[in-house]
Amino acid sequence: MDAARVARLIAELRSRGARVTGARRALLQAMVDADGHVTAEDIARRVEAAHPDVHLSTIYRTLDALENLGLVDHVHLGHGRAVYHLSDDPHQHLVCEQCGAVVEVPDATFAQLKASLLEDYGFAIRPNHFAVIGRCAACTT
Amino acid sequence: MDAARVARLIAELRSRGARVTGARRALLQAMVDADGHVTAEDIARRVEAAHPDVHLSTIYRTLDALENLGLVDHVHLGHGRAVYHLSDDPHQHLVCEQCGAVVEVPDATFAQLKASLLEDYGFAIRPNHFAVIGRCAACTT
DNA sequence: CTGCTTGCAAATAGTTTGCACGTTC
DNA sequence: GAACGTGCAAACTATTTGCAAGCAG
Repeated sequence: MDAARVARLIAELRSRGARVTGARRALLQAMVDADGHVTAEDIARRVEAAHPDVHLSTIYRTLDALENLGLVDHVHLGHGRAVYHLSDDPHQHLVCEQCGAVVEVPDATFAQLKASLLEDYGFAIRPNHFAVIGRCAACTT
Repeated sequence: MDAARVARLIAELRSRGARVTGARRALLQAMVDADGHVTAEDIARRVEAAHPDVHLSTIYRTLDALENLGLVDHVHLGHGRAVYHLSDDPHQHLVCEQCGAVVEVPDATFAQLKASLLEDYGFAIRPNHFAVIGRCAACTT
């Protein structure tokens, strides 16, 4: 489903001069299907279904390429793991340090923080590029 | 300098039933001297000066122990690197994705965000346990 | 055909762990 | 002297890279 979104991403790739390969199609399809934050390994697992011979390193390299083109963003959730998502769906991540749950919240929630950091420190935070650590509702005893 | 702060930390250690060793004294002294965020390796380098035979794994284990006692916090700055700081000086970290500079800002800046996340999502963010990624003033072209 | 992409294997970076020995309380 | 801490080496996890072969444009 949502073949149109995949097609749009592919078209974007091509128009930027990047090559459209089976692996890249499969990866973008996988990300659209996942519709949210996924680790490189999650993606690899999904891609493998349709394209069994795509190597993990290709996933990383492709994600890197897509990120340079601005199609993908990645976020470090702490303890080494990073998650990736398509950049046309901006949101922030709240990570529960207890149960590991990840909650997505709209970018707007951070608008005020963004404004005050810019004003007070000249620091321009990059939306959806960092995770906020804490305790989710279920784990707040 | 600030031997008092070190002494207080040592006393805290002892009163919690943890053992006070040369390595731990040296590590706490190093963190007080550093006065801010430091990586495990930064600490190791400082500790080595006074105590050449302290192993890196001891640094990690000690930091872990101190963290469980609530004396130390650590923050992931992305790309695998974590920084540690004494928890009696709460602050947040802004990391410039361009030049790698780390800016420390007072916790209070995040008070409003904290309140709204708690209200809207029941999510209790943990102060000074995550880094905010963006561009610092110097790198904002 | 030209060079971006990929598969594979091996290398890295940061951190963790098993085990035997040493030290603190 | 019992439990906790430490040194060392080896394991681990996530990610990156060199190289030769493959495929897109």
